[in-house]
Amino acid sequence: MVHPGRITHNNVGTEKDGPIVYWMSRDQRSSDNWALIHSIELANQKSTYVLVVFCLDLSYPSVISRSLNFMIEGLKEVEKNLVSKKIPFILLQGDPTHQLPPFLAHHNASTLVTDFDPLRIKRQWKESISRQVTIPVITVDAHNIVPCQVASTKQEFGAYTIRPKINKLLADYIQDFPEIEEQKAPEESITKPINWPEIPNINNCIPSITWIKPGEHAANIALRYFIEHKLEGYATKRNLPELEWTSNLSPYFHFGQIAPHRVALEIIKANATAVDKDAFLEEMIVRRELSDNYCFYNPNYDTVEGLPAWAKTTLDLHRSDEREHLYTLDAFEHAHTHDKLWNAAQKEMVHTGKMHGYLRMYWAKKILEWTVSPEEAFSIAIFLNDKYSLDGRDPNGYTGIAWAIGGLHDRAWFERPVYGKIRYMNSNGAQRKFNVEEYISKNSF
DNA sequence: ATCGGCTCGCGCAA
DNA sequence: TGCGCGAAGCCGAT
Repeated sequence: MVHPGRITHNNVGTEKDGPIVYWMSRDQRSSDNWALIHSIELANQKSTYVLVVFCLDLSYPSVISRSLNFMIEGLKEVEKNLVSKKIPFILLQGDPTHQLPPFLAHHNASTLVTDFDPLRIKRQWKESISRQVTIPVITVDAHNIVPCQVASTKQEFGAYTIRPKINKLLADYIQDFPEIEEQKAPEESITKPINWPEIPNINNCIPSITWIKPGEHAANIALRYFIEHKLEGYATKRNLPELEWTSNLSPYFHFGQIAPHRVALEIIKANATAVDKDAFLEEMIVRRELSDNYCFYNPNYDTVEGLPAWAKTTLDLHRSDEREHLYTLDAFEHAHTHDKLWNAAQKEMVHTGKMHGYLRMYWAKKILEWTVSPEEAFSIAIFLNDKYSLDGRDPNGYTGIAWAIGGLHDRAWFERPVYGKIRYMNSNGAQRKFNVEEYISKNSF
């Protein structure tokens, strides 16, 4: 049974006689999905069936072909897997707030179930739809192991304040997933295969990506590969960007093609030292869930406005400091700065759709250093990350940028020009920590 | 190579 | 009210 703590009732509604509709949004997978599992539970209770719907909005902010292809290829697999379980899967196209209410009415839907997402647009969609319908609307947190609103009821100050709260509840929530059994949807509800839209290649200057395959199956292969080859030694080697000793699971997490919950279960079972497992689980659970906490409880998660007071004050005091270098968005985007390491990080992102964690910090902090204002730095960093990273438009990205540029979840440090008391980083630090030359040559596209 | 200082504020102990 | 310590560092002294 799905833990009741995962479930939030968005409105008081009256059930109708039709199917339970699961509006799949953030968690785009057929297995290990608490929102789908709960939908099936509800359907069984009411002797009806589950209908899964995905709403594809091609006008979604900063949609690009790179991310869209990754998502749609994953959804094609979801379609195949759901249909094999006799669960109908339907694709709607357009703004969900316009598409879903008539769809629910047409099917005489009993209840609308959806997955949890802390981002603004998703919450606006859900609120608008809840206002338009009279049936119950239910949110299931299928993305976090300890549900966001259970882990904490407020914005947390740092990893150290949320960590004990999550750890205390982890044992309650980290249960095994049930297998999904074949369902008994009426024959006519299993419609003909979806005619997936061709994605217009509007950004054909963006290199396509071949090193990572989309979808649930590929995600599980990537997980197996990580456990077998890179978990041992992860605690130290993850910090050496030239080794590429990372899990590469982030795009799958972003599109919900694998559940962090599943990954945690497999890592715990894996044969590796506690130090390595703990290092990975700390990142995947505590820091990832801290990102959801920030975006959920701070409506200004993607601007300077959301930053802690001390950080805004110190950035303000240094507004008119002289900048040694100033670059436009165009110069950043084309990796035309004086700094080879920065350019390499930018090229890594443009050409591969990812950037190593250490360099994400360095990259964002230098944008702060080389732009006229923290506001501009924030918007450039978010724009580039959302455009090029396969895991862009994710709470992790917004929170990471707020950490680097705005001291979020961090402490004040020695005061210096432009940064004020925001933690400073420079390439000397990188030189001390890893093989900078090798990283640069690996990313000299 | 290693250590302490830099600096702010939360959360807990007292 | 005091105190320990924190999402990833830097720098200079030893």
